[in-house]
Amino acid sequence: MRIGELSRRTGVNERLLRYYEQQGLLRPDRLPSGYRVYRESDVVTVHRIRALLAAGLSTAVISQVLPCVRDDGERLVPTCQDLLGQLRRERDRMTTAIEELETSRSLLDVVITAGRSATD
DNA sequence: ATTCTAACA
DNA sequence: TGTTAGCA
Repeated sequence: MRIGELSRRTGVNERLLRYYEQQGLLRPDRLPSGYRVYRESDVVTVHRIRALLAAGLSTAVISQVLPCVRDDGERLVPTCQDLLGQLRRERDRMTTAIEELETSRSLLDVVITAGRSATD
């Protein structure tokens, strides 16, 4: 199928589908015309990409994760050696980001509180 | 009619 | 990301 059909079947617009390819998430074949040709499995792949993106992973990480997951019907199961370690590192990165945001929020609360007592 | 690349009020 | 231009 070409990009138009994949777009319709996944709900992801063509612009984004081309972007995913640039990020190494999709590798469609090309017709002599230059048109991208996607395989049936790409419909599933696009949905996986959406799921992984929603999980907060970067496209760089996803490009490594995609070829290393098996679909047991409902969940994505890691199949490669180092993948699990990589995912744990990503989780740690998220934890750090959350902690930094919490710090920023506390700092902001101080400002907000000061502003309230000054203007009220 | 569709897709492609490149680029920008 | 949208959108448009100019092709094939």
